[in-house]
Amino acid sequence: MDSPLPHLDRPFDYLVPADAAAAARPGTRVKVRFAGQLVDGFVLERAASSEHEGRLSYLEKVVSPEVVLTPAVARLAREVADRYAGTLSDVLRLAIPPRHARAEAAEPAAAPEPFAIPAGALAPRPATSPSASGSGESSPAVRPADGAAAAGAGGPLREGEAFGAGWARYTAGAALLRALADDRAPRAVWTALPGEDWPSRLAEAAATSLAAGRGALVVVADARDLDRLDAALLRVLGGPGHHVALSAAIGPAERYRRFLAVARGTARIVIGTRAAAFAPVHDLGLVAIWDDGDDLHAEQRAPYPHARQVLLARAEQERCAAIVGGFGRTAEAQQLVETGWAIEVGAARDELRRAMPRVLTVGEHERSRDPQAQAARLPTIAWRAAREALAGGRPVLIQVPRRGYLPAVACADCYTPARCTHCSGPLALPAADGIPVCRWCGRPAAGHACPECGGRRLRAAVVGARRTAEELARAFPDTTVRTSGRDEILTVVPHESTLVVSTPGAEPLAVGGYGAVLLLDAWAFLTRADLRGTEEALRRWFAAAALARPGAPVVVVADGGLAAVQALLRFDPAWLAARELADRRELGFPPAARIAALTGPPAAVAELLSLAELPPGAEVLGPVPAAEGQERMLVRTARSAGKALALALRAAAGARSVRKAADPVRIQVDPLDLL
DNA sequence: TCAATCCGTATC
DNA sequence: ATACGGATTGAC
Repeated sequence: MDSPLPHLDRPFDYLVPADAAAAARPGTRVKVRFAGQLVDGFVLERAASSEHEGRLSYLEKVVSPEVVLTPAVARLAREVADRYAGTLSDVLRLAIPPRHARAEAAEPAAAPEPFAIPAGALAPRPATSPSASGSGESSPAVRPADGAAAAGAGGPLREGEAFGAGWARYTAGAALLRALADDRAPRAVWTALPGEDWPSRLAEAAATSLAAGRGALVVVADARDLDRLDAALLRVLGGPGHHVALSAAIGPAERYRRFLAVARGTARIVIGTRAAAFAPVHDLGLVAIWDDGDDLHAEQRAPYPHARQVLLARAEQERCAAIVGGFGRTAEAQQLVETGWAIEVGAARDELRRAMPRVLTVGEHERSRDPQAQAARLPTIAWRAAREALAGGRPVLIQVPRRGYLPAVACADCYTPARCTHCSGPLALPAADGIPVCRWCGRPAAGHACPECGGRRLRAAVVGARRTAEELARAFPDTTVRTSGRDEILTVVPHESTLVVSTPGAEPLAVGGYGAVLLLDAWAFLTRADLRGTEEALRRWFAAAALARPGAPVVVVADGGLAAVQALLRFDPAWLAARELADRRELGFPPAARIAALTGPPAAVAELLSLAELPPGAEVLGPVPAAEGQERMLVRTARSAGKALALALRAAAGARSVRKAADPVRIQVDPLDLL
């Protein structure tokens, strides 16, 4: 039943009138009378009898005979609600788009021709066939290093390359496809090679699942990635009909139309942004997520589930394959590897050497003596790398942080993050020339002096893409300078002598790869206030560096001793992820521990906590001031107690709602913006 | 002793 | 939300 009230978050029994007996199938939308009101709901189950003591009402009406909530999705939504201390109805609002009657009435699309993989495309089945992971919850079905990896050709892939050849460049890559083809539910954390045409790889994985008679579901972070994946699927599948793309951007009618094609089983492959993780794909064989470190994968509406977690829960429940892929690697993905839940699919070392760009670091203070380089605020090495690439007729990518992107303030001289002397919280500059203020305790820090160098000046804002472009235009007078950012995102730039200034995530592809990539103002990423700063910096650098042609210089303007810079130099995201996960274990942060953030008026948060029967060992931290009149408390438990923590918090929220407590408390489990 | 009111609880 | 029952309170 569709009620957001936590204490009503359970099924209710109704009688089915004879004339609705056929239409009221499990998964259909219905209207029922509840406490006198007409409310919406879904049929979860049909039964011959009821446990309910009192008198049952009849359901009022079957809104539509379409089955929009499959048993698999109902079970998934229940688990997601339980994990995130939310209600089933909140999750179903994310999972099922609003009905659009006209879309239901329209003629359904014809089922496409069956899809088959080109003969001989897959590596032969290994002699010792690994057993299916049907029952073994933690035994990955793919064995690494089956020898096929070395067979792949080096360098970026060309269009029209043989199906599956791209995967052969990875350890266990060919075995992964083979296991998909054999319906053995493999689970992989995939670290893509620089320059990888990842949409084609994921399209091949999905197509392999389809050829094995199973559906597939791939989630990406934004519309641009979705477009690329859509194009790759069209190419690999040889036409439309097998797949649909689901995203909020397509409008309610079209969104529901495509959703119906999935719910009816016409489209067996779904690609989409985060809400698509709940799509009712028939007989799901594969779930995949690309770039799981992107913030956009975290849902913004209660109960704030993360697409990665939704898909992993699905992989367990529906016993299907899973791929967590990216150029970087999150601590969460690393945990999947370290616990043995998934295997690593990464580049063989010599494949990586062939594909990787040449990474150079240069310290921030190392200023150029060349007046033109100085005008562009570029160290000599960076300036020279750009000039040489341009002279060779190749585009150069310059990544700069987004304007206004700077949660933390740093020393203008040595870039040490400025911290509050009282509570060590990060300082902020409310006005351009104002007095810095602590973001945690609110104390002003009038006489701030850097603990490292004694400097008194603070650096607050990064130079935006536009001004960087202007400065570069002066330093390279005869070169075209183009920008790609929030307002105007370029998709692809031609193979010609051009400077491309881009903010993270907006980097255009370059035909043939960039001749050089410069990562400027790297300090701004690394001083980010939350615990994912390092991981995030590397994720963005990898995304940009991956667009360089093999062997091309990638210059990062940052101290070479930093862990993130080290990882970039070695092009080894797994190394950084392992370090990061170890740190989080030490500090008791997710994903090593589980943390719930409770935000609301102080009295409401205190009431919720007093009502909650927290699992043993739970640690309560805070309060920390949040928005106007609000504060935030954190509750930390061991990962194993995470479920108990979420259930306790939901029960407490239920106890509050039943008392009609006015002030709501926001409950977020493992939020991205901790600290 | 009865009615008005408050509070907690269930809502199929 | 809203309706209901049981307990509580206040006036005759």
